[in-house]
Amino acid sequence: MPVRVLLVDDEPLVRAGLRAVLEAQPDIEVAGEAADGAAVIPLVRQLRPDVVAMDVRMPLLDGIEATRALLRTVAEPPKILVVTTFENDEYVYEALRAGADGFLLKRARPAEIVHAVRLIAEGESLLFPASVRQLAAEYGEGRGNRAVRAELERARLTEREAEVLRLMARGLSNAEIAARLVVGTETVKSHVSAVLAKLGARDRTQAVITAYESGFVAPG
Amino acid sequence: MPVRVLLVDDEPLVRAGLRAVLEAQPDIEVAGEAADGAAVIPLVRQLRPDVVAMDVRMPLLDGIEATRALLRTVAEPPKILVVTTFENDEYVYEALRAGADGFLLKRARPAEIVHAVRLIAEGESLLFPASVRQLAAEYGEGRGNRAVRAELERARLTEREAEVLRLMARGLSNAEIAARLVVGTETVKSHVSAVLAKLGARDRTQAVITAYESGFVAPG
DNA sequence: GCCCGCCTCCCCCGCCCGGGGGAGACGCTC
DNA sequence: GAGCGTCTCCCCCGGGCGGGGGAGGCGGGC
Repeated sequence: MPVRVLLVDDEPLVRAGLRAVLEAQPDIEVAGEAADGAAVIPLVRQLRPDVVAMDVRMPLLDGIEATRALLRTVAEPPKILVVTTFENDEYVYEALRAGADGFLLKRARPAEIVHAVRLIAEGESLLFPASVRQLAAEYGEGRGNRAVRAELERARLTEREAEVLRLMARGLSNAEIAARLVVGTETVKSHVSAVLAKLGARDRTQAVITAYESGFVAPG
Repeated sequence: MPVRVLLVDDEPLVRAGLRAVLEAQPDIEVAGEAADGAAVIPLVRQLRPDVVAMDVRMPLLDGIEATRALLRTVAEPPKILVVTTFENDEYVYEALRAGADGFLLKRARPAEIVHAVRLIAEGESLLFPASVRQLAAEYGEGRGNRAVRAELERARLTEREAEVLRLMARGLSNAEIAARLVVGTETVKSHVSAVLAKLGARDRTQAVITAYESGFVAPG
């Protein structure tokens, strides 16, 4: 029986690359893809993959939160392989603490990627290679610096913010959203600003685009 | 005869992704790969590709210098498609000034990537695609709410307006669209107003929503 | 020739939007 | 109790946005 892998990355190109590399192996199979951490849990329930190749930075729900959510809510969770671009990514250590089983750089050679997936699937831990060990030393146990924490909060929308984003994605103005939620327009502005900041969007249009591109809202 | 493409990117994963996407097309062929701009010139001489898909940021020789060197030293240079991660990358415009024929975001959908390579190969500039309607048809195929799409069809956007709507749906401001199309901001405002009127949208956000709902642009 | 659609650019103007602050109330955890 | 996060509301302020006009050039169709 082949190792079944779920790919989670917001860039279609990276997903295609991982798919190409992994499906070239007879003993590895790509079970599915997701463009954001928010889509992971239902997909895992549906597909029951052995391994989730999880990007760290994603627009709505990042790899850390998705990992936490997955391990918290799914009975027999898959192994989680964190895939990242940056060697010194502050996220990596957090993701591993959140329960990920290993991490992999995107610039790794195909053979390394394949090797990593096989090891993870077998239950081996790819934890704490040299660079990560260094990170662990730098950032110490619970005393994360402010920058890291701020970054961590960046991608996680609160319930209210998600609600506001949904209404933004239906074309409502701040005043209309305020009326709908029975709050003041200033309140809506606060939520909108928070959404823009967390999504890295410059204006509501870019936020709505992100909502569509991530699958947070679906057309039709 | 297929379009022959040379892939230049320092990340093997991205190369694998591009290869997977492009080789799925019968009329496109990957002639070779390079991991750095420094390797491009001899490879172009040896392989004679039609198109070079060139990353901007590379460790030894970046895409800008590689483009300049290519156009300076090779007799009949291939078309150069700049591939980048960041939308607002200043390097992109520098690369275009250096003589690149177009640029493409890594987060682009496979259909867009394929389309871009074909257009570039045909000698079209990707900054000014000639038939936006064709794009709309391609992306709208089988997708989207039929009623909304019919409305969009009835609206009969001009080519320029469709182009502007496409850029709006990528999150660009009026000033950015003006820069991209090399026209004045007042001109863009005219087009945007026309688009809003024809789509019955109150603001650009609603217009972008209509674009998604109609399949004029598609997520993922 | 004339009209019309398209693309281009210009004016003025109102206003919503988004950034920068701050602050109080509530609930939760430690 | 102290601290934190969330939700709520407030201030000021600049700038982008969109409406409503107009206008010139250019091509095609009548």
